[in-house]
Amino acid sequence: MADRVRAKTRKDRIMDAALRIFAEKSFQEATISEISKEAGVSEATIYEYFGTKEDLLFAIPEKISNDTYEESEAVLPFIKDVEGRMRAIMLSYIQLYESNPHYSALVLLQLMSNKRFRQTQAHAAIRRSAHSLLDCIREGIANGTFRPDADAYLIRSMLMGTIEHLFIHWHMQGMPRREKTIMEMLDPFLEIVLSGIRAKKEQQGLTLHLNLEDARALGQILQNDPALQSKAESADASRTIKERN
Amino acid sequence: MADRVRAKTRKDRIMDAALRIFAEKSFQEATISEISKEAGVSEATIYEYFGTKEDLLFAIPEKISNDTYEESEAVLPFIKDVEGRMRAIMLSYIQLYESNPHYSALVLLQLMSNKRFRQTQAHAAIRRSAHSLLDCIREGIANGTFRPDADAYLIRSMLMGTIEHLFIHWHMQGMPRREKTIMEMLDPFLEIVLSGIRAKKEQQGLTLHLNLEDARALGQILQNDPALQSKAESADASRTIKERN
Amino acid sequence: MADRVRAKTRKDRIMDAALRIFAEKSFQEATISEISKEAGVSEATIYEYFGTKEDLLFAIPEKISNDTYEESEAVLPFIKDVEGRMRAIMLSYIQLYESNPHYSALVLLQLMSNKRFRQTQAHAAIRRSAHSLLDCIREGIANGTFRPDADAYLIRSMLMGTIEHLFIHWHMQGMPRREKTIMEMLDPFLEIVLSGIRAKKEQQGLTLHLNLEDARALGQILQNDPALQSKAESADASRTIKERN
Amino acid sequence: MADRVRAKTRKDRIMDAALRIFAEKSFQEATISEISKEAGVSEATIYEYFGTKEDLLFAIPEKISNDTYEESEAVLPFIKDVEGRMRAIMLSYIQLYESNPHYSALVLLQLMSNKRFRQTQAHAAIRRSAHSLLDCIREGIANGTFRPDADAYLIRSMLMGTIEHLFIHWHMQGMPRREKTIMEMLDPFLEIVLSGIRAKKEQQGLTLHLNLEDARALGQILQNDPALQSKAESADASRTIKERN
DNA sequence: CATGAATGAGACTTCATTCAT
DNA sequence: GATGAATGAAGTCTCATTCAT
Repeated sequence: MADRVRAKTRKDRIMDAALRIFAEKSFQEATISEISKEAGVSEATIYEYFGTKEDLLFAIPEKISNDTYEESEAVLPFIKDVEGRMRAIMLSYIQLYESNPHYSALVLLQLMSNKRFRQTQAHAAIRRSAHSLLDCIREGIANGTFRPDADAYLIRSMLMGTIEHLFIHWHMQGMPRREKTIMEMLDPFLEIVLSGIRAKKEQQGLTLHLNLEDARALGQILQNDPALQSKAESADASRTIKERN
Repeated sequence: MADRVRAKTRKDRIMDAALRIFAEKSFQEATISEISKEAGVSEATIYEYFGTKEDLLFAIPEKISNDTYEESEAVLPFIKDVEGRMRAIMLSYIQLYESNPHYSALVLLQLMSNKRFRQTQAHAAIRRSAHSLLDCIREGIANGTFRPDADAYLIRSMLMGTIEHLFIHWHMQGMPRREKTIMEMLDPFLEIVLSGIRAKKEQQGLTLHLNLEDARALGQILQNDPALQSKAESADASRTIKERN
Repeated sequence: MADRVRAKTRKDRIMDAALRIFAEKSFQEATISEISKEAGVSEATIYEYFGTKEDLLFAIPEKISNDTYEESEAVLPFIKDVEGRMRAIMLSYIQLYESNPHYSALVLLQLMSNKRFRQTQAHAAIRRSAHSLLDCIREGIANGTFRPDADAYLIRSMLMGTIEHLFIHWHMQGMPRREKTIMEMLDPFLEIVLSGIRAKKEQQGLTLHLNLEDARALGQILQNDPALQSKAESADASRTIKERN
Repeated sequence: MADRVRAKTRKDRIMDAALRIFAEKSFQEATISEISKEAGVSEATIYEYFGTKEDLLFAIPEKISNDTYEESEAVLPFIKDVEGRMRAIMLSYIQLYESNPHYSALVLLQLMSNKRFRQTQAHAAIRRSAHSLLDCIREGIANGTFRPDADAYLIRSMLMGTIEHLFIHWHMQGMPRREKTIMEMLDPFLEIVLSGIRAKKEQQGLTLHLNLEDARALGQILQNDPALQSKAESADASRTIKERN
């Protein structure tokens, strides 16, 4: 048992060191020698655990995605409304990246554009998660949450591309501390996207689009109709607002 | 002069070959030997023109961005409305990437995450272009086109991140022919984003979001106001009344 | 005792595995790891029994030659006639190689040309056996069985070299099943060699090889000289009269 | 031209050094570093000329066999009698090995038992030469020079195996100076083999195989039969005897 | 200007061997 | 006695880069 633990420790030490160095210098510029020093083992020991430098590279997201994606996906079935599910996916995605900057740097800056990584189990997990998102969007379109002419693929690209871009920029600028974390941007961001694709209408209320004069008129009306007001108050497209409290 | 021409030809042949090979295999996996063969020159000749393999890498976007970004930015001052200017920037961006897939592969998959590239003139040009976009958005916020609480940085990230993501995916899947080109996605995409950030008002009217009972009530009102009706017909997307308050 | 037995079993399993693998891949290309797997023991265990990979290599013929050569040499003193003794040596030699192809592959293809092996006890046994053969031949020359001008060393080289060559070829061709086994070639082979070196005489008649004048002379002699007759009886194959002079 | 010559020199220097070191230490124990020092070039230069350490190994016999075998085989068609042709083949074989001991050590002690070498052009040349020998023997059997029951394959194995054995032993003993060179052993050796397989009889001079009474009878016949005489005159079993003068 | 030829520097990887348990 | 785990030591090979012509 002690042995097992020590072995695990060793393997983990190697992967930790590798993650740090790969993320900081890039896979190609990192050397096994450097990693072995950082991990406090000999180079040969690294090859005891990983057949190849590339195997070591891929083992890192393999492990992390196993630990993470699966777990986060377990929650999804319990969230019934589509937007909530989408938000949950985005949230776990951001959480993962934010809590492990080395990992997100590695994945976003290096692995995403590595063809061999795309044939990896780890990437399959990422794809699975991306697919969930697509499914949510499609479901939303199908059940009338979203406009029928919405392009699910485009929307998913907006969701993921924006987050990825935010992380990439953050990394490329040396991960500065910002007024707003990316996590804090999630709801404003989602609000923009979702409000742009929601079906306007009866099912979930009526969506109107009026000019100023109309608005003024409407203002008066609402003013005078208390019944309407209270409803409007609780009406809430973006459950995100609620969650913020 | 003939010499100059020949020299230019040679240099260009080298850069063309390098672009192709860097894009297909990645900078690190490409070799000078391979590029020299592809370009039809000797390896030593490459070093006549470029001091270093990396110099050659950076010379490619340097040249292309000089040819492109500047030119596209020349038009901007003549477009007065902010959204139009934003659209123009996005458009030239997509045009560049779509018309030169090797270049977009190189920039998006490799250079974007290269720290040294970020200190390059070429990257400065890209940044300049990204800054124009940010400026447009800020101007839009300032002049009331966009909501005052809009996060310009987030919006720019949405605009660029989404497009980048679309291109990256397209590349990673081997650039398949799709029903919709990315260019064709631009307007639907912009519509979602812009409608999500526009200030509420006459031009694009007021958007309400209510539940059924509210809608019924509203229906009555509208019923009686013919002026309102026609406006409502052209109405569009997705802002809750609440949020506007 | 049980321990001893188990130990012996283990050691033998290792040597068996090593023999197989050394023979199939060559000493240098075989790895201790592979042998340990084949033998069903750990690598470290191999070092319990053999100090070195090379020690393991040399231990194999050591053991086999101890078991074999000695035994086969035990019979020799009981065979009085030289040719029979030679045949017995060749026979046991072929028998050993044929019954243990891995061993013959190892010895012939690898050990024979290994300088350090030549300082081994195992090689000493082989040399002893080769020496017996040389002794037989010399004895044959001394006792008139073979021609006095025969070159014992050359003859031994013929005997061993031919057999070795046959085995080497057989191995290099993947040990195909042949119409004639090497064992079945032994007698035809010996017949050629022996008939080439026997002192001339009766058993297989007189073989003469003469030019014209010699032939004529011979005619006369034979006709008239009964004394010659007895000589001719022991005569053998294939020597020109000229050469004899 | 000067360039070419220098290049050739360099390549040859590498091959010479490699031959020496491979022969002395064995392929596996030799290192590229050592060869590069011996050749006076850098390690990288070796890889300019040879893709692989093994390529370098195989290039050596490739070159030598191209220079040699072909040339020696050119003579064969001009030698009409079978035994003469066989002798010529053996002779060139011994000559090659004797004049280039490093080469014979390499081929006999290492390459002969190297499976990959057997798929080489160089080995094809060796096989071709071995095949010539087999063809000669078969022709000799077919045309009555040799006994019809002779086993051509066995005989070739005797011829080659013996010579190889002599060379191997010579090498393994450190190439001592001997009273007789292997070349000097050729004719005695051939005489034993050939006399053992020649068809017994008139056609090629007179080889007789008789028992006593027959011999006596023969005397009478020869004496009296002039017709036989002329045949005998042109006869010449072993042209080797003639060549010796 | 162009290049053939050469190489320094180092990376990855392999394996026989050791040792604590 | 047996072994899992660790590693020292080396070797092959690759490539960007230089330089003389």
